[in-house]
Amino acid sequence: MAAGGTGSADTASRILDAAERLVQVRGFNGFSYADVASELTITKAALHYHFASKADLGAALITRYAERFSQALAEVDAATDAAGTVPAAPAKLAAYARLYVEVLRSSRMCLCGMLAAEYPTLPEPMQVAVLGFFDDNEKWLQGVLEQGRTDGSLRFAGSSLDTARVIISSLEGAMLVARPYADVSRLQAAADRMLAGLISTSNTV
Amino acid sequence: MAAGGTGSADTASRILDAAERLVQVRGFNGFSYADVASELTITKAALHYHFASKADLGAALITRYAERFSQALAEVDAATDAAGTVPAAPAKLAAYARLYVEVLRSSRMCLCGMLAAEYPTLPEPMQVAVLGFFDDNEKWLQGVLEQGRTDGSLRFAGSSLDTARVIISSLEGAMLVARPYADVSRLQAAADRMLAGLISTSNTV
DNA sequence: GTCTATAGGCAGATAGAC
DNA sequence: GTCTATCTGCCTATAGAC
Repeated sequence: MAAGGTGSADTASRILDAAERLVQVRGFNGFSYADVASELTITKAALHYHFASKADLGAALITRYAERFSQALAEVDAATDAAGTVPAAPAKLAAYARLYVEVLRSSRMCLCGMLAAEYPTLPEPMQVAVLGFFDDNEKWLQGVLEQGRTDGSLRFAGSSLDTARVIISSLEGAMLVARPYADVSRLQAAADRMLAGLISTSNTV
Repeated sequence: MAAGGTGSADTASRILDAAERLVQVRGFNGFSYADVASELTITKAALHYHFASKADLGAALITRYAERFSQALAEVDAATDAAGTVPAAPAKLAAYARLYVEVLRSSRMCLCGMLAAEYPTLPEPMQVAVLGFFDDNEKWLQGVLEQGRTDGSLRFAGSSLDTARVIISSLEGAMLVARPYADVSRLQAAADRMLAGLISTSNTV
């Protein structure tokens, strides 16, 4: 658990990296400890030393993913504000959509989008963590939407909560369907339309 | 394979019913022959008589689902036209969205939405069939969109193809995210917004 | 921390009786 | 068509040596 300092990433992190990729590509029910072990050229027993059960590994996966996503959103806030981008809200939404596009570019599904599909089969701690991820996204988007509505850069009907949910689900859905076609442009097109529908200047067709 | 005529649905159909539900709830990698067998109180061996391999069962599942969906769309066309609904296109889109809502009401994911998540792990014949399902939906929606654009009842930017894809992916995504929350209204809200954004009268915010 | 070895169970699938 | 019995292989997980 402690930082090794030997130069190479510690084993726990490398396990999480490999498992994360496997879950995003094949799903939680579509990979095994043996898959991770063979990828890292260690044994299954070593894996169990770091993560006693698959449920533990899965929960750790979501925790790390959610933390990183949260950091990415904080960086979007910081970068947009530092650049003095005016208006800020549309730029933030565009950056948000870019996060999804980047994930799909590596032929992966969003980790929590994948786990949402498998939700009824997941151990309860994982279920809780998945909902937490979506709740965090929703909250951040709500803030951006309120900001944009206030400064007039965004225009949308209904509540910022409902709008935030539509943004999340339309991006998750576009990833879900685009991936089998190995066609990132399908997601890109959906993201562009979503943004166009929210930005004030292009709101009137 | 032939119709029994004994009064009860034939075994193959009952197997497909149970397996379909299991895939929609738990995913193709989240259920086993044993699950289906115990649900129908028959043995795994009997299952293998009707569907030699799990891949065969999976392919049959998609074929039947796609056929039924296709029939449902034909019925939407027929019912809307028979009712003399004017304009027809918005009514057809609303009926299309209703199909998704009804699936989620039974706590299920769209069969092909679920399989899209598991896509890389599926046997190739199943992969082909999943894409076929989405292609069919796309084609039908494109027709409705063209109809609506022609008679002025629908208004949308860009191609009917891109718009059809956005409709599919936003509904699939809304299902995906709404199900873990056990909240059909999340899908309903997404569907309502999607429709509102396409219908001419409400297009100007 | 990583290994070998193994437990105990369930997966998909087959053989052959009825 | 459905059964019992069984095969083979993989799964998650643990015990104990190094």
